[in-house]
This record gives sequence, structure tokens and C-alpha cells, in this order.
Amino acid sequence: MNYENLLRGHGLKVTPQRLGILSLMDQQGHMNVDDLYLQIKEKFASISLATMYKNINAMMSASIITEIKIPKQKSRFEIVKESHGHLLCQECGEFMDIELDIAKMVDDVSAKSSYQLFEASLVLSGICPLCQHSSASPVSFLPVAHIHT
Amino acid sequence: MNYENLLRGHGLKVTPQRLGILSLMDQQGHMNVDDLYLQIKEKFASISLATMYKNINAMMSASIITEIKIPKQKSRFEIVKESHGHLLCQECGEFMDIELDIAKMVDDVSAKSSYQLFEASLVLSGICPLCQHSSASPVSFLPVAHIHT
DNA sequence: CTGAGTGCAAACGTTTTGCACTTGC
DNA sequence: GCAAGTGCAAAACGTTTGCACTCAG
Repeated sequence: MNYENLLRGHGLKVTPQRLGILSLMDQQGHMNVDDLYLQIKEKFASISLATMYKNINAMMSASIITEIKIPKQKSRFEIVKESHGHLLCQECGEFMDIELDIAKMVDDVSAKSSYQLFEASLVLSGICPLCQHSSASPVSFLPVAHIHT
Repeated sequence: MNYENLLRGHGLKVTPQRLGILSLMDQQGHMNVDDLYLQIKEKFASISLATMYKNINAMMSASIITEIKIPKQKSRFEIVKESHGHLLCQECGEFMDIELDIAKMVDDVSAKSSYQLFEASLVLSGICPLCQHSSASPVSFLPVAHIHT
């Protein structure tokens, strides 16, 4: 991916800080602010947290990146691409894309509700195959029985 | 809905503050902290914001309520019920449940990924039928063309 | 009666801002 | 050269905490 053209194409100037942020997001997929800041400091010691936030906000306004809000977790940021869902392992924290036929579902809801839809946010959470087998910490994930009386 | 039994059934004491919070959430469906606080103060002037937060957290730990994280919006809270999706109008802010066959989708993803899933968060955003017609503010919602070169 | 819940003020962590300096174009 | 971006410190914001008091069970 050519980050310079990505920035210029959306009216933002190319700076080393921004290139650093974008390449990290591109490599790692989805990152929260803390991880992003820690890792970018390794390569770019002088960067300030304020600059990080300013750039994240600028790139969000420019629709270069998006914020993914996740139940019980810090938001993560990713470079904008086609609509897709996310899968989270609550045990080890693995977080991945799922190509999912969201289009069909969106059409369906759109037809029923008469809404004109243009954004879909989907996060599924559970335990990944590896963590299922390493049954080290048998945390109770299933919701406690609901007593609605 | 019987809020007293709901609280007692989950090991929480019944207080007027909690009853107020629950009945507001029940009536209005989904509320963010600010609306909740403003409205509960009308009925219950002495309540403090700290108590609000303490109660929200207590009821979340007890699985009486859940937080719904929404793209570009403040989180809202709702009383726990069967898994369902949400629909948001970005124009007027209408926010509603959609009964959606999430189960099928979850099974599908589960089969492909071998994840053991137990939580699904889905928020679809768009413009509701009413706001589509009152074409008062022709905001551009569609994402700007992406220039990935 | 006792532990849980409340309300206040202070503390905390995160994000934003103002400003002087630097840089991309 | 000039607007845009950077870095610092300070401010603002939302949320949490400690503590004395009150109340539910």
C-alpha cells in the first residue's frame, strides 16, 4: 500500500509521523491508541501523544482510518477498506477480520425498516480454537441465568 | 417488568435510585449516561453522578444491563435481553432494536473459524425513512471515493 | 445491627487545546 | 513563503475513588 498517495489523495500532508502510524496499522491490522503509541515511539522517539491524537483525528475525518468500538475493550483503529466484521477472542485478545456477507443482511434490514443504510459495525466475541483447548482458565463466559420475575 | 425482583435476583439491594435508572432504561430503551443523568435528576434531584456510575457498573457486573458501543456516538445502556441488533439514524438519532437472525450468522462464523462464540454486537447506521424525505440537510453520508494507489 | 449504597469532593486517566517552532509543498 | 503539522505543557473531560453518612434487609 502506498501511504503517501493515500494521504495526499485525501488532502493531508505527508509526514514521517503519519507514515509511521499508517504502516503500523497496515502491518498489525487493528491497534488501540496505547499499542500504537508505544510501538511508534520505538521507531520515532520524538513523537508526542498529542500528535498521535491529532493525526488519528485528522485521518478519521479524512476517512483514511476508522475506529472500531468493541464491547468491554478499548477502541481499535484500522485503515478503511470494504465493509467487514470482526472476531475477538476474549481469552488471548486475538482480533481479526471476517469477510462476511454483510451486504445480504443489510439489504434485508433495509427492506424491512426502509432505512437507507451506509454503515455496519459487527463484532463477534468468543474463545478461539487454541484457547478452547488450553483450558487453563475455566472462566465462566456464559451469562448467568436471568431472573426476570 | 418487576425491577425489584430483577435487582434482588442478581444480588443487588433495591434502592430508589436503581429503580429510577431501570425504569428509565426500560421506558426509553437505550440511553447514554448524560440523558440518563439529566432525566433521573428530574425525578430524583439528590442523585449524584458518582452514584449513577456506581450503579451502572454494579448492574453491568450483575448482568442486569449491558453497554452498547456505537460508532461515532456515546455508548448507550440497555436492560439485558435476548441477542439482537441495533439500527441508528445518524440524522435524527433514532435508535432501535432489530430482531435479526444473528444465530444463523453466528453459527456460520463459528463453523468457519472454530471459535466458540457467546457475544454479538451489531449496529447498522443510516437514515430513517422520515429523514430521507425531509431532505432538509443534504449531508454527504456516502464515503468519499477511496484513493488507494 | 451490619453491610451495602449514597453523595460529596478529590483524584485519575484519557483526550484536547493553545502556542511557539518546524516542515512539507 | 505560508499554511499545515509538530511537541510541549496546560486544560478539559469523563469516570473512579475515599470517606463519612444513610438505609435496606
